Amino acid sequence: MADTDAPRGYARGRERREAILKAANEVFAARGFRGASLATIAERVGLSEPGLLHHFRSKDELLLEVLKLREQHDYDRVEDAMGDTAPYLDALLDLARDNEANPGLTRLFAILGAEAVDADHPAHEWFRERYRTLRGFVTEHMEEAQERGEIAAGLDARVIATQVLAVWDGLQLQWLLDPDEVDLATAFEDYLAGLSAR
Amino acid sequence: MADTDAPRGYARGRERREAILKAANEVFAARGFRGASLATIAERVGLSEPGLLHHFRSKDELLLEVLKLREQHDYDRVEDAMGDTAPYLDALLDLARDNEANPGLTRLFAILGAEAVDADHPAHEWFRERYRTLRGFVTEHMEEAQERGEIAAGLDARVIATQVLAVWDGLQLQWLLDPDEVDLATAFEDYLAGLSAR
DNA sequence: CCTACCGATCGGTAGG
DNA sequence: CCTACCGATCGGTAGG
Repeated sequence: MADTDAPRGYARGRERREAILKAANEVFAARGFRGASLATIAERVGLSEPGLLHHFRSKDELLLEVLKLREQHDYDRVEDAMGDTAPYLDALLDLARDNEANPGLTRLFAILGAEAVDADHPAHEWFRERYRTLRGFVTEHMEEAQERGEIAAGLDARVIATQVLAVWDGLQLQWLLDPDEVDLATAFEDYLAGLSAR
Repeated sequence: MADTDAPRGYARGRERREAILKAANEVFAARGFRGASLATIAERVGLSEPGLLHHFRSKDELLLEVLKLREQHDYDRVEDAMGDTAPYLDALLDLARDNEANPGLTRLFAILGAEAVDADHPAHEWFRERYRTLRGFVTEHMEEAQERGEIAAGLDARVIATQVLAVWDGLQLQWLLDPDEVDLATAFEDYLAGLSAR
């Protein structure tokens, strides 16, 4: 008879992977990739470094897995918040409120994205591709929002998309540095209001 | 008689300090504070690590001196570009064009600012204070711009100031990651045009 | 401003 | 031939 507390088959390994990804997420979000050590992450999940490296072959691979996981998470939430009929700008605002309630998620992309500006950074290509995809994604939604009259039709959708992502990142930086002085959701709402008022 | 190639008095030390600050600027801009090593900086100016630490007592001190120097540089340029009569929005656009021609300067603040989101980072307080000062500074100029009719009077100057800084940082991030896809000055100009068109 | 080092920690790998 | 690790240690480098 198997011990009921011990997961059978590969379940144990899957749980370990999830625990490592969670810990790595937190440490990368706090200290960046270069400031984070595998030892710190391993310690948090009660493993040795070699134990951790059994599940992820290198620090680079661990980073990319964390990014992939969080990105999917964000996409899912935007899809949820949008539905078929809800205005896109409202969905974005919902996401901003969500981020305000969950700083850890915000910090991960804010810190790693800036670090990845360096062409030698292991996530450099990943972030470049991410922004290309995001600009395309938001551009499409802006075109639809224009067709529905949510925002003025005279504006270039791609210009707006680039701008929306910039305001998004820039506000998060100011908010992360000084949460008492900057209200993320309200500031983002002010920007979106400007888009529809034009 | 002194060797004509060797600066007399304290001149040599001043030159060394300047060379170190320049090298530190470049290395911090490329790799962040935590990713940069004193050894790399020392090597660039032909010094040993202890030699470097004769001029700056610690890595932390070196970082703060670099930041102070670059910040003053930026302020001076804004003042120059503004004069008494030139519109403030035009001065900002000039600065954006300047940054586009000089990525190193832009990278320094983009990478270090995000890294400094961590409360344990040696420049955390410095960056928080920097953004408080900048928000106040830009707010004042926006109020003046409203009085002159450059931008619509109905907008809250502080909200606009926060937004301008956000777009500024966010666009620089996208541009640094992918300079072929994002035109910094043009994208910023588009945003400013939206402000005056309202 | 040097050589010569320190306590510690880095990412990653060995055999078992 | 698989998984999930272990204690010990590799060669180098960190800030000081």
